[in-house]
Amino acid sequence: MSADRKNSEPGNPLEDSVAADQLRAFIERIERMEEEKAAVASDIKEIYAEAKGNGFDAKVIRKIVSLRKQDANERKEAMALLSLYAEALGMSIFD
Amino acid sequence: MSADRKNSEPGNPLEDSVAADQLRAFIERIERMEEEKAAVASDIKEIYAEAKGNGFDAKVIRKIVSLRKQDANERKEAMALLSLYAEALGMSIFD
Amino acid sequence: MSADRKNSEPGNPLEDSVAADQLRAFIERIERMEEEKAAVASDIKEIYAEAKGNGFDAKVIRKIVSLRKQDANERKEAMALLSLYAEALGMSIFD
Amino acid sequence: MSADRKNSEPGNPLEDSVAADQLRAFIERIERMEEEKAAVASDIKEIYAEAKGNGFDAKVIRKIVSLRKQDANERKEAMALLSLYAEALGMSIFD
DNA sequence: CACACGGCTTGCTAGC
DNA sequence: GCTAGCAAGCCGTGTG
Repeated sequence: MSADRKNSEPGNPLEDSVAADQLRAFIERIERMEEEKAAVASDIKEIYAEAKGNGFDAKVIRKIVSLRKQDANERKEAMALLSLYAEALGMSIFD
Repeated sequence: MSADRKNSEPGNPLEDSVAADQLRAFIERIERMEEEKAAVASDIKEIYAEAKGNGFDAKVIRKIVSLRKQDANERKEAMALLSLYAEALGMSIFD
Repeated sequence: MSADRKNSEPGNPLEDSVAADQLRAFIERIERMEEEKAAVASDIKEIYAEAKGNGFDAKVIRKIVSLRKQDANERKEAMALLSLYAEALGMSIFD
Repeated sequence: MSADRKNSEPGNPLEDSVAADQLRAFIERIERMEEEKAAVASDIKEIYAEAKGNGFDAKVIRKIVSLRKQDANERKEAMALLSLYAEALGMSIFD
């Protein structure tokens, strides 16, 4: 088979129509998925809007979601490390 | 009905458990959608990887997709406007 | 006076060379400032690199800087609000 | 000298006050530079505002600046490569 | 005046 | 290890 297409002819990766068709196919698949992604993103926005319409603060919800997303262990490690540095500074990252 | 929850008691939007349940529901819905979104994003990455495995340059495909994403009309308008400015400058945005 | 240039001739904001010169001047000023900004950004990167070379973890320093940047009061407020929500959920943002 | 501080005592990069002072110094230097950066960014915004006040469209100026920012050579290379792909597709990235 | 939108900035991840 | 691309959060703006 054509092996590494890029090396068959320097600077001419698309010498045959097969490659062109293939490329087109890739692009179309990608574009379809990106539409899906955009749709989902839009759904998420709607949920935030709905929450807001029910008296919740979108910013806070966002924060909660983001906190929950972080792996608990990682977060603890990070915190521990930060504390070390902070203590060392006699600092008061937190006041 | 409870109208604007935020105004019923300043700084206490969660005085009843109903609100808590509602909030929890919102968060769960969001988290579900975000999982979906991540899944789709991951699929897209796979397609790029596959394309690369077929000898295509992911960066270029990315560029093509992005160019195609811009609505043609919008792009033309923008171009027309830009040209006006550029000409006026005797400029050479493009050299 | 020239009032709102945009309305004097629809779609032709650059009918005279004065405007062109003005535009060019704006662009050059912006570009000069952006160079400065890039230079400063680069300096910052260097400092992080230097810190790293002295055994510090750039990520942690970044975090500290960012924490310190937030106004202390604001941070406390945010925390208080978050706690409210979290408690209301009987949640466990932190486990 | 202390070589790689991180390895001298696992998880304790700040065992001595020297390190703490050093860290503090790094942080202060960074914070000073970030102030500068913010100042410059603010200046840039002002210029855009001024341009707008003179009848120019900030969005367009932004676009021009951004176009000019791309190194001409890079842009040409990218274009050449893109054209290759585009032609191969009988495509019209640009219609 | 609130809300939605877009741009900017930042932090993260993956690829070279 | 570094840079570039990606995603998230923040903020200012335009609009109803």
